[in-house]
Amino acid sequence: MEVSAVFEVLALPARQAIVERLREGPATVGELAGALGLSQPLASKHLRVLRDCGFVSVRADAQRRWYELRPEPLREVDRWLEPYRWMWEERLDRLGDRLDAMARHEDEEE
Amino acid sequence: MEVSAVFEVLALPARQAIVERLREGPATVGELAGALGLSQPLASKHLRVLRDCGFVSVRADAQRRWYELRPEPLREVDRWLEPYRWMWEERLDRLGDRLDAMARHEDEEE
DNA sequence: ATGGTATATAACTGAGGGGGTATGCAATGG
DNA sequence: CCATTGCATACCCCCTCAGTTATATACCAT
Repeated sequence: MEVSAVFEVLALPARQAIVERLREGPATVGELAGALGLSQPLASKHLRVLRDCGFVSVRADAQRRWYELRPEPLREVDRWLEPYRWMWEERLDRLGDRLDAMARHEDEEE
Repeated sequence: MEVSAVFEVLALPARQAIVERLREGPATVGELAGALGLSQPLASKHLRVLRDCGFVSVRADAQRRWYELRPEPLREVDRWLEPYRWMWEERLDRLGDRLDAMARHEDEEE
């Protein structure tokens, strides 16, 4: 799974909200739609995208569909982030490398 | 800065590639366009978006514009990810909380 | 059977944005 | 000065995709 696809999924606030809501535990389509102010078809469509990207798994219970968050896509983001962490994490080694970077950061943004 | 805006920026492979390229150090528009196979106007447009989101800062040097990667937006992603890390990080505490989650994960995806 | 509930999907529409081409503009080097 | 380089922006087209409405399907209750 391409990490840019993961970013694309999270780029929409609605889908991001679904992911955040599912952190509390599994939920049905109706619950998600109600909690987030989405129409039922729209919630289903977003969940379809999330499902295709591995963000959620589904479990059938009568007519209900219980959606549950899965770790893998977010873990991919975490891995993708790894080579950038030196930029903000304080570490005693590599300190020298950061000094000139800090010097360049003296002029702030617009 | 909204984190979904950060995700939206990274959703495009071209912009993600620019970010990855800038990890090696500052670069000019022409260098980025050449290295990534983008037209110059397109590179400028993407860099404009990256700039508006705080991903990069610019430094003028004659006609050249040196773009440099800034940590803040990626750091925001890192922070956003924090409450999800328990899902894949192995920790001796909280182990009990994860057992039922593992049990639910026994049925695999499609 | 029948009506109601829960969800998925199809068809449609509108807007946003990526990408191209053309142009403007500043700074440089003869 | 004048041509060139480096970059930004304006304008345009087109395609994708979010969101709506309507419908199909499956399951439950009585």
